[in-house]
Amino acid sequence: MTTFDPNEIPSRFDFSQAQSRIFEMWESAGYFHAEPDPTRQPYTIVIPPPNVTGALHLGHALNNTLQDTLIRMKRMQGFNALWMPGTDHAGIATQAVVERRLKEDEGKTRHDLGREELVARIWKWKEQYEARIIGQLKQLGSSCDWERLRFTFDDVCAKAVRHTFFDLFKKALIYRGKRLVNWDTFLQTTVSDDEVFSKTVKGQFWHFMYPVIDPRPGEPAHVIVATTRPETMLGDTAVAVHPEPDKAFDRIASELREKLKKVSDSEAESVQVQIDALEQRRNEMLPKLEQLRDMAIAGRTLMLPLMDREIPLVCDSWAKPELGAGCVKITPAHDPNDYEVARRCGLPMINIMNGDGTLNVEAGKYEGLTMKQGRSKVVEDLEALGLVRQVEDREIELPQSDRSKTPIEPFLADQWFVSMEELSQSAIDAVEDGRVKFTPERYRRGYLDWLGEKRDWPVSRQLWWGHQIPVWSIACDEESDVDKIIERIKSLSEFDEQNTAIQIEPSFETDEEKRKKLALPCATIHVCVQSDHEALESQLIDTGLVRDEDVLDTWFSSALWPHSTLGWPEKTAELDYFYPTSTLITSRDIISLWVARMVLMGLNNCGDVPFGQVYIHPKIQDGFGETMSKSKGNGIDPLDVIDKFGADALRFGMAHLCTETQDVKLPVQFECPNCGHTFDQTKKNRILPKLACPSCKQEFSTQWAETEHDKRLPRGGVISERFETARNFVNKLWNASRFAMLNLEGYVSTPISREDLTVEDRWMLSRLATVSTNVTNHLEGFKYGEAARELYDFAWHQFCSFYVEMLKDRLADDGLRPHAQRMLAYSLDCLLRLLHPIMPFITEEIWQNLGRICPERGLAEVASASECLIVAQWPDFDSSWQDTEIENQFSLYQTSLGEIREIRNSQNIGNKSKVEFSIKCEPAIASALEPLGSYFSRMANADLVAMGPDVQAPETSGTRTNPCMEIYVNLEGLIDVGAEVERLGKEQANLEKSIESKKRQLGNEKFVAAKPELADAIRVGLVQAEGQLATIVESLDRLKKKI
RNA sequence: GGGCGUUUAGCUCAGUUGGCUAGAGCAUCUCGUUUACACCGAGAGGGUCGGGGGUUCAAGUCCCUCAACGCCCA
Repeated sequence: MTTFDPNEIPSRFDFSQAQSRIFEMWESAGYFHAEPDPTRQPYTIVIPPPNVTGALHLGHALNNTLQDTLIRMKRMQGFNALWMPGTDHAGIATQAVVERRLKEDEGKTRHDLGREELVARIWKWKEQYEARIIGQLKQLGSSCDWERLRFTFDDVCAKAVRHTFFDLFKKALIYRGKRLVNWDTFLQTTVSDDEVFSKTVKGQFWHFMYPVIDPRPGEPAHVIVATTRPETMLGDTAVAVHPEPDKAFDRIASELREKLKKVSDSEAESVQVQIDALEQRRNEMLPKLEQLRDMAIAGRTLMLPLMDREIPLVCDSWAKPELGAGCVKITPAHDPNDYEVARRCGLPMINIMNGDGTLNVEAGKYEGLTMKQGRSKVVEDLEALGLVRQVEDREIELPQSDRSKTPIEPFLADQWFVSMEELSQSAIDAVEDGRVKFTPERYRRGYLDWLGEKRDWPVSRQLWWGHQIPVWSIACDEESDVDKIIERIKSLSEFDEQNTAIQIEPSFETDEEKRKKLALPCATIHVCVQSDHEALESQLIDTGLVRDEDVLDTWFSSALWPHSTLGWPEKTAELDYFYPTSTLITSRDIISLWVARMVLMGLNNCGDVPFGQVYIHPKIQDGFGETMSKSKGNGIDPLDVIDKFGADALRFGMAHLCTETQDVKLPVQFECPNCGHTFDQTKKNRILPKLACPSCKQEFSTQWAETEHDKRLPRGGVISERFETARNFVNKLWNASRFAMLNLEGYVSTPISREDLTVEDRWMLSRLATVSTNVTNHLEGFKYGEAARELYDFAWHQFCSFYVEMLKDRLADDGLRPHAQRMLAYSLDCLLRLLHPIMPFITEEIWQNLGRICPERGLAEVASASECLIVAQWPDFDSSWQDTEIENQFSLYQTSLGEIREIRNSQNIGNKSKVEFSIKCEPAIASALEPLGSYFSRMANADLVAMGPDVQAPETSGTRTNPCMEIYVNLEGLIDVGAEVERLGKEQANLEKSIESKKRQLGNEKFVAAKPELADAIRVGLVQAEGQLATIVESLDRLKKKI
């Protein structure tokens, strides 16, 4: 574009063509890139790496808008700003998606493909989605340093993971043990507690009888146990009874009585019923339970039916006297609570399940059946033996895997754990002593509570997609083998103390005899090898060691993100300069999973916290308060919003809704692709494959379309009208700038001295100074919503509606024009800079255009404007520009203008009819209004004919009063008396109400004594209000005479 | 069951340490095409601030309690 003609600027901002062009310009100029530079202060943000599992949703759009806004402001403030981008390999989620697709498209499982091939396929998936995600981020305008793009599974991150694992292993903060895990039988892997959700399903509660071996006289022949999972009885190793059933009953009874005191009458009845039932139960069952307890102490055993295994009767408080039969079967390897009982009572743990969810050899004749088949067979066989006493229908909480949506089986497995005692404490300290601060502060608590539990972190995942655990192991049958094997390892030619660590894991089975019977090893030797020692790895393999097949939990690599991305463990210049980073911006659901772990890993690896500030932003929900998701059909694709409204509107909308709340509701609409009509999404229509537009009646398809017919229909988008406001704002800004450029012909830059400024100029500069201070503070305090609101109000209702309007008169006057042009260019320049972090594209586009017409801008000093807005200086006004006197003076004008307009409207006076008005006020007010008097003409088509203390009301007038003045619009020949009487009547009532309340306050001695200065202000207000009232009454009298 | 949060105009939300006649955007109604913008301009109507109690001269704001909803953890 060599010539630039403002007349060719379209009246709408064509964002679709501008966005990519501008982004490319920024990127190729290198503005996103940051290099360590000791002469400048760094400001660093690391992106919460999006999963490569799928495309970005609106939550990501919010998250990244906030990061970009902050980093752009910091860049403009002169910081050496680095926003580190990247993506997360999301082990289980990504592998699950690819496996599911493999099954659907080719009918194959991962075992058909093999590890290498599956991983290769996932890499392909990753490439595809990573590209898509990065494309989305760029369309959003994200000013990340794209040259530094990282991936949690790339070589740099892999090295960091390996170093961390080695370090923790060496410090014995990583260990292997058998633990009960959440087993996903479909994916055949452990899933963490966080990946399990529970679902209520209909099930049964079976009551079984286990025969007592050699009962003494008077003792029962059977013990009754109840279960919802009959097949687990094959793995039972005990039956437990409460050690003190009487006390347990007492405790529950007293709890219920306490509750009865507190609850409302409606609930009291049901509580009383519970108390009665408990009492009755106590009477019936206590003797039996005490007898069983005594039997347990005496060492009585039971015969486990079907397996013919002798199992003990034990005492443990997990048995609840108030529930079921009062006894509970103990299956340590398949139930978390039973597992704890077994640990307390030293019971054996029998695992009856294979990884694929079928029963194993421990299940005897049931081996090979699935758990479900096992259940029916077990029930059938027990019925045949007459050992089923009762079956109840019952609602059951069934844990489900979030990844495969199949039921979870608790399962005893070998797992690597990170010991959390020390690490947690370090992360707790960092927050408690303020090295890491949360905004909003309330999120501190959840973080501290979670870390305070210090639960060891299971990090093994039975997956193929992820960082494989760098441990080679070998089992030793005999005690004597252990030393021999360790000797052999240490004598390997590649062995070196620095880069090798050894742990010895004793057998889980402590009973020597039993251990031998089950052919379990006496101990297992684990060797962890530091990275870049492949030769040693092969020697270990040659020595008979085998590498652990499992990979690490994804969060293990994400926990290193703030330092691994900067090159750790290498001592890079980047790490030295940019670490610790400044701010982390994320959402609350990963505070424990991710934020806490980054803090403790950062402290462990780098000796310093990873960031000083954590900002937790709201979550976006649909109009019904439900979380958005593709599976519900209420998810909005940010690209749909960008296509329809533009990236700036999306960003402004996001910033605008970002308040201190936890959740934000965003009602969702469908957009008809045939006619563009939008209509609300409902819980009913959001799950349909096709919809008929209520406006044009034509059909369109949705994300659920499956049949050929439906798929042929045009696809309707899912959007939210909430972005319209932001889009309109973009347009307003565009047109204000367009107006400016249409009127800047002949612009000459010269410094402007303070003496030359008019009242409205000084008002605008005062506003600019105030707004820029406020916006800076808002953004630095993560108050995005307030920043957006303040900018919106300023740009629209102050800059456009007043300043630009007033400049029109001056621009039309040849004498005043050059000064007005300079002020227009300068104030627009500042506004653009303030808006840039939130709306980067449109502001940059205007900046570029403005630069063509007025390349040099300024106030006292004129200088060439920065080539690109992205690197322009952030507005930093001297506080001397903030002028309350001028702002008060200006608001006198705004108030009186509003009142004149109101009279015009209420009197139905057309725009074209000029009116005359006068103002009765003190001389000081008059002289304040004087310089702005001429603008009433342009802004309200009203001429000020008289002003001062002696002004008299015209014979027929519209009257308005405010504390500073009385305004009379001459309505000779125009008046609608009825309307004016009605309006004044209302005003009179308001004033009377206000006067009454002020009098009441002033009549209150305590108040006047407590707050004298406030009372004074009210006294002044009272006098003013009384004056206003008198004027209104007078006007009313005059008008009533006319009727 | 524990924790966190929400409840203010038809809808979505602001409302700082208690001091207003409770605000904004959208929607509604009236008027309007004065050469930046109808994705616009001027104006209007609309709220006993979820219910109940308390503290205070004064409560949307502080305390207690009840209710509904949402999220997290068990």
